[in-house]
Amino acid sequence: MARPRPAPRRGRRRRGGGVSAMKLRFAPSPTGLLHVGNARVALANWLLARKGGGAVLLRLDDTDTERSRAEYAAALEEDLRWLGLDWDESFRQSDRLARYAAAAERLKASGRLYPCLESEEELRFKREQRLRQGRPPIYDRAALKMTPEQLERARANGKEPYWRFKLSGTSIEWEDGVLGRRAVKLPSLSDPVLIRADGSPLYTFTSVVDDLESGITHVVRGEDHVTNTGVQIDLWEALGGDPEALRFVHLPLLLDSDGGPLSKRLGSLSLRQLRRDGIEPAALTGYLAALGTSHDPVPGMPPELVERFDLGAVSHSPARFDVQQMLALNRHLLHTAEFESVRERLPEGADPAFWNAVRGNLDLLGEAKQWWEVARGTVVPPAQPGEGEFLRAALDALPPEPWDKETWTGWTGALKGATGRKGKALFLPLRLALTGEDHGPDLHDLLPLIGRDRAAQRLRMAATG
RNA sequence: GUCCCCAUCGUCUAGAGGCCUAGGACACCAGCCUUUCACGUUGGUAACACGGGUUCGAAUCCCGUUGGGGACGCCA
Repeated sequence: MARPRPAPRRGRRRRGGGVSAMKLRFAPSPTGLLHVGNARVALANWLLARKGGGAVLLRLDDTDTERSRAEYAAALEEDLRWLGLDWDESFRQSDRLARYAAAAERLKASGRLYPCLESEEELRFKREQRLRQGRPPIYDRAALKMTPEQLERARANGKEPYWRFKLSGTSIEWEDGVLGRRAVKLPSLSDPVLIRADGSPLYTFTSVVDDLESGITHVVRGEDHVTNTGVQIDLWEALGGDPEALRFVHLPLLLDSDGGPLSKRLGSLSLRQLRRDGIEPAALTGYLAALGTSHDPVPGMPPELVERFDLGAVSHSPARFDVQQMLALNRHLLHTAEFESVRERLPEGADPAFWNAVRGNLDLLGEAKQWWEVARGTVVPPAQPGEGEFLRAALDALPPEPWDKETWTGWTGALKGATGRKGKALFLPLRLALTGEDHGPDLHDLLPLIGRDRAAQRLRMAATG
């Protein structure tokens, strides 16, 4: 049943004679916040486009009038920018209704778009009936047998039809950029509804019209769209599109960390939430670009990831989005981050000395604030029963300023000689009194930042607490 | 229910019949460094889902089972 298709050509020629440039699109629907799943698709589109020297189109698929919201559209763009993605062109589908209507007329003229009157309840009943019989729940094309008289009568009664696309009945094959040779048998699918009774177009239709009219060369999306691809290629050809002009790339879906569908975790994995949690965008993009591939993840903003990105390295099986792994990347990123790259997000007054002292102890950049309090603010040390005498001795042994990296060594060395303490017994009470924490940055670096006044005050407080 | 896809360490994966006593990265554990924790560094533990074939030889090929994911919308 496979229909003959010429072998793919290397590049398409356009008027002017040059090889046509790549053009990719990211087409989210503004019905919710962007999450790691569609962020990955957006990133893959962007990376591929930039790698091929092509253009990126941001298309808002807002034909679902029930659920689409302007606030989400704005949030989407903001989140994409946070990720470091940009685009060369953008439009929303609700602005192109006339184009879809024109395309629909062409389809009607060629007999590929036919009116239907069955109600949603009727369709649901038929679907369930077929399911009970163990047959695929596809539409029976009953409306194709409707006479013009029946349609007229319905219209006279105020009932408008909705419109289905008549699938060609072949098997559609394509060479997928990730999955390889794939095929969809059209006879096992329902003729898709393209136009609602109120005249509004549906996704399957608008997407193909737009891909065609905006000159898209590569469609990169999640594997949940493979069946759609069969339908869309059929539609593409019915609208006069050259099937060789469009390449499809389907990325295996992301699973949650337990291996279940990502959908139930979408709230906590929205870009909004991750940003609020203090994740560095470069950790997320670096993770997303490597997840499900044979490449080791390296933190980086999109431009830094372009060269390395390679569809050939993408696996065919679904991958788990592991927050712990993303966090590990975030940590490594922070540990080697230069002061200048984080400067404006650090507490007012923070300098390179402070940053270099604490960065190795951060999981999230926001934690720097806590160490800034330790260095320059107020710390209430916890009570250390039985350590009063030792802490008083420490206070008395505190050397005069100026302090530097060696101050800690000199001070604790003197204390060691005076008290006979060493190791943990020597250091832990001091760390606790000075920072309020039992772990943290090297005190060689931290102590000079705290300074004698604060150190003395904390030791005094800890000794009496 | 029907159809499609997938299956190697905890996680992401290398592996395209002998180069595999299965390699790497992250995580984890340990040693070292540091007179403390962390940082850093070095090393280690850890996997071919199961059952049948094919073959001199299978993680690799075939079939089945199991498990997971997806599709089957007047959603996208």
